[in-house]
Amino acid sequence: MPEAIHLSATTFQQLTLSWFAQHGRKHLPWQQGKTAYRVWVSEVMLQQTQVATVIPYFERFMARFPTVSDLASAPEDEVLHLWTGLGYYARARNLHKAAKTVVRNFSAEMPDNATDLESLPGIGRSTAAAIASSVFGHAEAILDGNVKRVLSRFFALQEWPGTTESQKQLWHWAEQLTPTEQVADYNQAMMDLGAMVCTRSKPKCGDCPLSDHCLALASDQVSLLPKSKPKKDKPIKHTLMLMLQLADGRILLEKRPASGIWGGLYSFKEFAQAEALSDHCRLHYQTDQLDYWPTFRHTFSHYHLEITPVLAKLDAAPTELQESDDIWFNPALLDAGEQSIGLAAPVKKLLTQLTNNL
DNA sequence: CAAACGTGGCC
DNA sequence: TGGCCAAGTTT
Repeated sequence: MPEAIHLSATTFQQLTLSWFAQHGRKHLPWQQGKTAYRVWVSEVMLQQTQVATVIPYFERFMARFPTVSDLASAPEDEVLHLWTGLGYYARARNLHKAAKTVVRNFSAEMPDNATDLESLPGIGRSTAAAIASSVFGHAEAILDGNVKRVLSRFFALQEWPGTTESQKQLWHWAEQLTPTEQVADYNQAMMDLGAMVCTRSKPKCGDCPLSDHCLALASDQVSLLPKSKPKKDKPIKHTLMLMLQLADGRILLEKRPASGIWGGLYSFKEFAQAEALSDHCRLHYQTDQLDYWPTFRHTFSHYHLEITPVLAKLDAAPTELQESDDIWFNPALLDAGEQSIGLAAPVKKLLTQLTNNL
């Protein structure tokens, strides 16, 4: 603990734990009937994703895959189906892969320590610590976005928390402050403080148990910290999506490669140029009847994608032309669970519009 | 180590 | 409206 703050780690912990006892969140879905599996699934879903968004996904996921064995034996497409709309689909693929590893290498029992947990794909240092402390009571420090924000303000960190140097400093502070007793409550308390009091905008310093010792507050820098990420212009990419539709309404979709954007999800065939798309349709489907829909923008964390959908209606199904990873998907059965596949958000949106047009 | 990896909510 | 960013990990 730095001398400057005039507060022992013990006092920091007591203030935080007392606040948690009165104000902390104790009724989130994954806090009920707590098991390593449930906490693991929730932690992965919560990576870079807000609590309110996760809750319905968590409920559906646990209803379909109640145990790690259920998850391990499921087809990957079904796992991605329940992840559709949540984003960062590598999380779902890694969760599935890790479940298979748990069944095979850990006798279908979730590992009970941070080291073994971190050996699984999709579980990094903070997630491993969160599970080990929350479920098994181990004294492991966590460092998620909430804790980073609390510590950045408490110690008035003067650089963006994302730098390697900052990460190192923040982990050090987190370790120094983490108690050996009541770690589960302490870690939850730190996350709750970040989520409920030490929020990004309009923090409620009047409600904060640490306000008397907060360096950002003392130096009137609360609204300036944590320092924001250096901004970069997002490049704009373009793509044409071919919505090939049979007379019965079914649409041609192809499975995307496991790596890269929307990995493992189903999507339309894509073309960079309109000419390539029309050539393809003439050659393979003997049609020139292309209906260009308005271009719209889909924004990722790192670039903009301008999508131009093109509808081509076929009279006869050229079933012999399908590739092995192609399927004819009935958009009318989108949520019927008839075909459980993962769909990227804009693809699902377009399929919905196609249904409404029928 | 910096960049890749999604989506929706917020102001 | 558009930029920022949220319970991070992987490469």
